[in-house]
Amino acid sequence: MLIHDLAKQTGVPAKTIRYYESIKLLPRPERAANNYRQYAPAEAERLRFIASARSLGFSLDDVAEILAARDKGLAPCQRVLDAVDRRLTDVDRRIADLLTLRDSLRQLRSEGAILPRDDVQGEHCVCYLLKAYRDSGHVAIQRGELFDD
Amino acid sequence: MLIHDLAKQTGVPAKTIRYYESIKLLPRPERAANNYRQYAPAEAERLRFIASARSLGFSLDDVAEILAARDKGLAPCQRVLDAVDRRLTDVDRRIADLLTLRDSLRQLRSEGAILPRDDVQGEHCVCYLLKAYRDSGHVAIQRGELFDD
DNA sequence: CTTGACCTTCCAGCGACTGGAAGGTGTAAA
DNA sequence: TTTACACCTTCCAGTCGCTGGAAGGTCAAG
Repeated sequence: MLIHDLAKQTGVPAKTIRYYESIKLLPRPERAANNYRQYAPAEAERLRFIASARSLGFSLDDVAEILAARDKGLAPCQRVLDAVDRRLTDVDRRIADLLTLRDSLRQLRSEGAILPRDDVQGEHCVCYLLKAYRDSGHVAIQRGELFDD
Repeated sequence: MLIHDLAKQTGVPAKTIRYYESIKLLPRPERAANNYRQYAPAEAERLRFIASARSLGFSLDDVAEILAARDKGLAPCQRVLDAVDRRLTDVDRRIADLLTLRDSLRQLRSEGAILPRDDVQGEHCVCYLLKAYRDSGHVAIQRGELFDD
């Protein structure tokens, strides 16, 4: 099985498969005489595991840790469950943040919609609302807490 | 006003202020005899505008475009309103994605909680549930749509 | 013989910072 | 006076998870 076939089977781009190999998430596969990578069907399983963990939002570091444990013959189940719990806490917080953010944006839009469009320097401009938004007592958002994930 | 004072006033780290200057979001300030940056109070306003836009999730490119318009004397209000609308659409989708994700994670946890912790190779392991999660008919998540913002 | 679709490696770039090195400056206390 | 400390400066590298592209090799079909 060539890399493109594995890509088709798993939905993971060939480029990404090579990348996973480069960071040692995937073992180096056999090579054919022409230096092409040759995959056994078993490789697809590991890759699918990675892909599903990624689609649940786990970092490659999380995945690496879990796979490393499994490669050593240890059962990573408790680790996985812990990671799931951490991830859930994280997702809950992100949802709450985004809901707050949505409220702010909606308010900004409704207030801005009734204001003139060409008042560059005046106070009746959505730009100044944007400025006001910050000055008002909204919940401060920690750097990075909103924009990762 | 030195860079650290401006940082304290606005809540934006000094390092980030220098970075904004380097990408021309902020103009190069006056320098004192010792080459230290000297800021006028008016600079704080621009920086606060940037910070509030960032906290609403706008990209620095968005901010740059809006500020460039304002610097040219054009009223950026319509631009801002359009950006707010785009952002709202985006946030709505992210919220929906995260809610779906939360459901998946919760189901995974509840199914995993009743399974043995040390069954490395067996089928009754949360790892295999993770594998199964992907195989089951869950909604495919586009690359990048979940993890930016 | 050429086209086109694969494959290989390696390097650069994305966004928005952040950390750290290496060095200069300013003030206050021991 | 020295020394400590807290600032300031510039520049380079790293973060995360890919992704694009260059430059070149391989293989089958027309």
